[in-house]
Amino acid sequence: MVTIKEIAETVGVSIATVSRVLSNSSYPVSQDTRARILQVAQDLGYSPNLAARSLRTDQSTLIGVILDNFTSSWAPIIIRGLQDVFHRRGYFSLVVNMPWEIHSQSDVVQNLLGHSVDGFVFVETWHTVSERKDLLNTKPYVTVHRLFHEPDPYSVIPDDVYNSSLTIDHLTKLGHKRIAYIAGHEAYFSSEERLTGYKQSLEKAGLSFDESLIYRGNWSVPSGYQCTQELIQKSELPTAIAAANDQMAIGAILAVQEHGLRVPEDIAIVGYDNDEIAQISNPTLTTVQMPLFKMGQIAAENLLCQIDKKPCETTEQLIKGDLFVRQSCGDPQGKDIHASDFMREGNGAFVNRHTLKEDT
Amino acid sequence: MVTIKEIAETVGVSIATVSRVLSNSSYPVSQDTRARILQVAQDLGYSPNLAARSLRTDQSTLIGVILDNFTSSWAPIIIRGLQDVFHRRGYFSLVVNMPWEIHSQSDVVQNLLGHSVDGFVFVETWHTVSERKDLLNTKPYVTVHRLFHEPDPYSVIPDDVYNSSLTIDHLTKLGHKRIAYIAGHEAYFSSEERLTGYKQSLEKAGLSFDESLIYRGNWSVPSGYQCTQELIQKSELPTAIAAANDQMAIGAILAVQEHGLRVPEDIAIVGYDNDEIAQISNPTLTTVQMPLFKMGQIAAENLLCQIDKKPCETTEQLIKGDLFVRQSCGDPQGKDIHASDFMREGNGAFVNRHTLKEDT
DNA sequence: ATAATAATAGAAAACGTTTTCTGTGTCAAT
DNA sequence: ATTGACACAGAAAACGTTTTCTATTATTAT
Repeated sequence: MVTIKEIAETVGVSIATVSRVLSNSSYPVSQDTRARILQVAQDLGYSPNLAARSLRTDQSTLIGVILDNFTSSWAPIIIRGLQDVFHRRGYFSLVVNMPWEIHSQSDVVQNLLGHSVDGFVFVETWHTVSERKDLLNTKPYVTVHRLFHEPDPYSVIPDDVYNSSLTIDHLTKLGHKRIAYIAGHEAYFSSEERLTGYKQSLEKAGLSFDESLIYRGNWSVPSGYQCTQELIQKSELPTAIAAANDQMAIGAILAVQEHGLRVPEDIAIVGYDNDEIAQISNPTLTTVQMPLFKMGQIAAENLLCQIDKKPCETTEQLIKGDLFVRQSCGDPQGKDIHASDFMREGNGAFVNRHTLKEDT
Repeated sequence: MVTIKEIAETVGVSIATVSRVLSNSSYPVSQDTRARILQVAQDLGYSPNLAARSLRTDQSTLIGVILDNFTSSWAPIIIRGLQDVFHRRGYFSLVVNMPWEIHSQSDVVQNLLGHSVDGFVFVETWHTVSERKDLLNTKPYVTVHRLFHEPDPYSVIPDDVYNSSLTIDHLTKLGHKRIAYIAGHEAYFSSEERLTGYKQSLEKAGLSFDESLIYRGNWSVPSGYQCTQELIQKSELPTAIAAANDQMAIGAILAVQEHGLRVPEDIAIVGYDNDEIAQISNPTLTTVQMPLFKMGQIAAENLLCQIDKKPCETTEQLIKGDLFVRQSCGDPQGKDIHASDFMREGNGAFVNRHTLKEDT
């Protein structure tokens, strides 16, 4: 590896001047020598030893990213959003999976601090604010899609209330008056928010809230299936079922179809997340998508803002999502559609994880 | 941050001795002082400044991980496997998404080298061997699940031939004699390997290979759907369809069902990958799973082996997968099963990305 | 003309480690 | 008794930067 010393020798100048040019400090260096140094650095293929720089400046251009579950369908997209900003600004991220079970263990974070990371991002984690503060030891941080109930000033979260009501509004506009709701696990912050969105939409539509139409799943397909089984056993059927995520909505579809009922003709169904399965299920699923990539970007901007000690957003940022209308609620125009219509549109309309568009 | 100097002062000893103890060098230090230093380090909450260590030793305990697509369904699992080993050995990884389009740009790698990473992992990338060597500048590397045709000595890849024939063998054992095959995109190494597995299985079962039963998709659901449409239009129907991945298998199911045919009664279908959808589709999909987590682990072991300059595997390592028998080929015992049976088994049997078991 | 300031650049210190070099004192072997 | 080996420990150099301090020259303001 070529060092500034070598450059200094070839140019015939002190290492101080080379450093001043290459680390583009504000210190005045003559146009002539600046140009010569830049040229030689280029020729020799110089790239700075970041360990040395870090040692001297106590800045590493490294960010610690801590995840609850790397293999969730959201986390990778959020990370892409984060890295989109980080890489553009010359930062790399140390991504560490740190699931619920080991949240108490702080040695990982200790180790990250040893690498003198400049800040932290918590993605979908369960940490409490004080736990984070303890761990981080005054290093700036930001959270994305926090799962816990406790609010956090530096947090970027989906506007679950709004997003949820997007789906319910869609149903009420189609004339549904009796809408069952399969909520997520109550330990999750998002569950309660989405339920609130449901309630608000009902109120907006002048419908009364009926506790007996609320079921509790645990996000999984089987739990959606089981809730729907219970629901069907009861006396009066709803005309629509909204689920707090796509997985449970899929479970609901399977249960409904098993009883010889049709989706959407007999019962309409909406989900939440726009997971890949929403495009593959039969019928395809109307759902709402959180702008995960954008959330990552915003979080990264905020963190870098803190690191640069510039004035920046210090309140939770709620990000709105978009409704994806597919087949599971019927066509708003009353047109009859089939699962295969979707396929016929060709690849363009079909987005999977392999062809993910991120800048939406 | 507390330094070895502070420890040295409190203990009343030179920084050299402290260093020798804390970096557990083989240099002799008396039991007494060793214990005292360890104690004080513990009390003060010492954690080494890794930038300084890196500067001195030219080892960073950092690994560069370069991915083609972070948001694929495999990559995160592979990364978990890698990190499982890395973290245990005190290494962190700088994970960088570097898709096909920017493969020529080497500034990212330059930057990683600036961080003096100790080695590289390429996950699902398209780089040629010489491209990698150029980029890396003698740093050790290993590839996991390479997508390109060119072989690479330090590579951990699924045994696609074997895995593919697992699915075809399953079909032939069930008595199928006319099996159509939807291959993947030919640019991918895996496509040809899986096709080879198909051919080998036919031969094993004494069936002749029929070129007209081979279709080419591009891994997507719609492409599987379209291939199957073509296939159905032709004169004689096959009794089974095997697809080179689950997505295309799902497309096949949709197309078959659209024509009023039943899966598996009229046409059996198998996939490849054991994606999450394989459990959710109706019928659920018989498929084969690559041990991605394990592949990551093996790759990490190999890389650390190279870094430690110990003798290690220098040929491609082929990893075998496992068959997951579900509903889409019918039950081998002739029992009749329904989509909902699967749900009734409860959550235990159902594994999604949220409840992923990694040590399989 | 002179003092004050600005532009420019080198010397050297500093960041926190590891490791070489140099020294002690102890012990066993001659 | 002297040598050699060994266990132990401190001093100091080194890693590649950035930055403070100091010095020289050129420019400007009086």
